[in-house]
Amino acid sequence: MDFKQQVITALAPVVGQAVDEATINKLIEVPKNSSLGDYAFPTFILAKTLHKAPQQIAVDLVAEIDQTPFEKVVATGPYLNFFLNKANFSQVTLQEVLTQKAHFGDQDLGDGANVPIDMSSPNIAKPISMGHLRSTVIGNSIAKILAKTNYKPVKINHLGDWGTQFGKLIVAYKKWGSEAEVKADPITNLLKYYVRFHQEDVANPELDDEAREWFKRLEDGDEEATKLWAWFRSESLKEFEKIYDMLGVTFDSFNGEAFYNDKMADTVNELVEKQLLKESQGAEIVDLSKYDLNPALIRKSDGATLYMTRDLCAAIYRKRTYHFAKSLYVVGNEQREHFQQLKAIIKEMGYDWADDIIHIPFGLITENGKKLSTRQGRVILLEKVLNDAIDLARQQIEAKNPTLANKDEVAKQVGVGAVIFHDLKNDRLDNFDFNLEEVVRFEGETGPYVQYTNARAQSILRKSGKTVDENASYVLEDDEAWEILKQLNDYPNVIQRALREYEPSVIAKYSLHLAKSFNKYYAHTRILEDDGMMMAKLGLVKAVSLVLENALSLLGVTSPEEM
RNA sequence: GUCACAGUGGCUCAGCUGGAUAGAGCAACGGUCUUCUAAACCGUAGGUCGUGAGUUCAAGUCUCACCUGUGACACCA
Repeated sequence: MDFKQQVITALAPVVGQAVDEATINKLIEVPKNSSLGDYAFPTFILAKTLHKAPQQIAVDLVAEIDQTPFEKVVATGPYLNFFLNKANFSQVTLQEVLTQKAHFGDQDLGDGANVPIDMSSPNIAKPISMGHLRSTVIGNSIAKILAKTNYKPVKINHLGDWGTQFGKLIVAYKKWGSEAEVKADPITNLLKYYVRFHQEDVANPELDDEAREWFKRLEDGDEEATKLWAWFRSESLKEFEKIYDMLGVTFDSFNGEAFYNDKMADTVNELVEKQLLKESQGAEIVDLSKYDLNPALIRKSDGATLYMTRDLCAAIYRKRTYHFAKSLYVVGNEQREHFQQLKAIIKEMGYDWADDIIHIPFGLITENGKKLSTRQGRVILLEKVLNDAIDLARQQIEAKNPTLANKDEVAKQVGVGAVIFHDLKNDRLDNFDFNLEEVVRFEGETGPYVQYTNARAQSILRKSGKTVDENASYVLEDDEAWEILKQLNDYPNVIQRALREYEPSVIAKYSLHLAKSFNKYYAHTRILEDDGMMMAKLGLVKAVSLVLENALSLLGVTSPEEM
């Protein structure tokens, strides 16, 4: 429920001549310190029209305002501080959460519209790295946030399954590889061939010519080349699936680069028809100088198409297939200009949906300050990180809760949860230097901290032996419960903001704050004690658990009931 | 060189549309488990918010300049 409206309604009659309701709404703020109330109204802007000092205005307004809906309204300096009626707020909020359960916070902002999300997109024959983790978990979380606000996300894994690297890979495989090796451990060995190719072609540049030749054969539909390509692709996908399983991520489409091969000509033709294609230095480009952008390369001087051509083709295909409201691309920040160009070309083509193309960039992961590079074999393998995290979680369980049932399953939930949460808790655009100890930390501001908080809440509910019934009396008025109640009530706003900014970290931070408030309450208040308020307290515990689980689920993190 | 993004306590980061004494977590030090899971809680210490101007009643937040770091700058994706 929106308690801010109470404040607006109270203020409107007394300041109505000077400012309208919309302005009041904008000016009202939430004080940083809760001793200053729940909402505050600064009086500065009234000073000019009323010709009085802000402090005096605050004092005068307090005298005039109808205080009945509130616990109290006081003037503190130039501010009017509103304290809400805790009993009412508590009752209304808890009842709402307990009634709506996992649907608390659901909102219809999308009207069921499709929103394709380009995410994850690993390259065939290369391992999934920490860099792909970012795109995968950010995209997955945004998809869940979209679904909660009644959009229909379409998760597209735009696989890197085409390109000159396949020429290199075929050459390397034929020279140094074996079928048995690839079958045994596809990614490791394919990567090994690829890295070796890049080592050897420094001294033997003719390798590059061979690679080009093989890629040409692949493009021309040569049987041997196609067979190898399809085999590399399917073996790689099997490996990818193992990791996606661990992360709990699924996709609606695996249409990658190769999927657009036979659709590219239409896109290029359309550019020609619309007279957007120009020749420059032997290549064909779209001039974007009026957007202050570099020209976009559509066709190389040898006639081959490029990344941009393919993305343009895919953008148009997605519009025709999904009739999307927005089309999202969860891709690293270093490709910012690429997407600016993409939008500009679509605009030039006369499509009114150009601005619905939205690049959701994220920061770089480095190791010891250096950019990771597959070519040089400098990668952080996601599978290894996940397994390390799970092992560590398993050790923690042995140390702290050795009698726990299904330890392996919980270790997986906690370990993987830690890795996902670590990636989502900070602003997307922040770069971070990879540090295993930091990623798999279980204390402080981490995923396991939130999971643990929920497990404690669950434990209390189990031990109470009572069913929390949504129609009981849920009046709690102490300060520590109050902090929790305000946060519970704020959850729908938090989801809105996360959606508006395409920012899962908003949810992650919220879950940390809520967990912290609850742990504080837990430490100081005996819940399973019949002091006449036990049902109300259990209602609070249940509500916290529901919202923590929901918030974690929006991040793609699971919530073990015990840990 | 041009453009973009960033610069907050030892480290990692919050700070939404400018608003009341700048908040957490790690690390350090000191407390709290015979009672609901101590993966927790409480306390102490630690900051000229890169630098300098400007706009405003009010600037970590907006504008400009400079410094530092990172990234992008057509035939890779």
